[in-house]
Amino acid sequence: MKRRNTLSKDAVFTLLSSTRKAMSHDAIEKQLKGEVDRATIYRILSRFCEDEIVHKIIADDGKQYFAVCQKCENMGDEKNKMPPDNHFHFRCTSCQTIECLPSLVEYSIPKGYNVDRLNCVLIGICKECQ
Amino acid sequence: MKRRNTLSKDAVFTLLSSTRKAMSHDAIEKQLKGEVDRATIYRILSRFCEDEIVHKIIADDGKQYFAVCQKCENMGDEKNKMPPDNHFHFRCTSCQTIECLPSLVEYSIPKGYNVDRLNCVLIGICKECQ
DNA sequence: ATCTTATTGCGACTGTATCGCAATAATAAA
DNA sequence: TTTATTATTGCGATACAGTCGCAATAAGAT
Repeated sequence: MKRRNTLSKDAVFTLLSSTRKAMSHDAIEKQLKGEVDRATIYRILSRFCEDEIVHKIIADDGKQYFAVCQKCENMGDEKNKMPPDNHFHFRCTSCQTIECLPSLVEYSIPKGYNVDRLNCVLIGICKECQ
Repeated sequence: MKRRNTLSKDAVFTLLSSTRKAMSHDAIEKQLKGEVDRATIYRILSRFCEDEIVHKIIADDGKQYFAVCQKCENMGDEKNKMPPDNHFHFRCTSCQTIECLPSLVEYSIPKGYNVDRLNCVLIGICKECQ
């Protein structure tokens, strides 16, 4: 399954790259002015996730948000049992944005449990909206 | 808006109390054998959340899960700026359950941000499913 | 230039959750 | 105990996020 380069794909990636924030599907669609089909955007985003170019956050509104995370060189680490995308995300209830925070999620877990991945969101008001 | 005691309300609460796990709406409905209407269950759960009797977790599948958390005496603490429900949750991808973990979420956050609440889920395989 | 097949656009569809409204029933008042 | 008030329920309709099937399109290989 080799990937092909398309205008739509470029448009989505450029848009996501232009911000530190994670964007929801409908935000992306709006920004793209309806030039790309709904379903297509979903599929492009899925492929990006498969290829680990972007990562997906599920916010406390139950919606998916997508981000090109700059700091994700520290992605997954099998050896140290570090799941990928292991940092906090912050959702601002005022400006409706989600961003990746620098701080890593640290946790202790009862014996016998195995953590594959995590989805941690802090919710509140961001710096700009205070 | 005074609350009234009803059979449906009792049934939902008893069910939720009978387990340490968080239950999804459809799991609750199934357990209740369709004796309580879908919409009613949602409304009962909303009221429980309002009254802070149960808390709601949004899992990484985007669905709402509800739990009567035993350890939630350490709920919110305005003074110490501790948001409510500040512990990790664990979702087992094998047995499809969510449970509250004892470990509290600790985080550091850039200056200027204010955290009101949080939604932190670890995903993996639980003790029983290894 | 032609072929292969990944990608797109459209519509239909699924599933979670919410809402309006009339009927019901839990509590308060008489 | 009876009546009045209104929280709660059940039903259907609705909203919305996300997915899927399929034929048409177009990127990249031959």
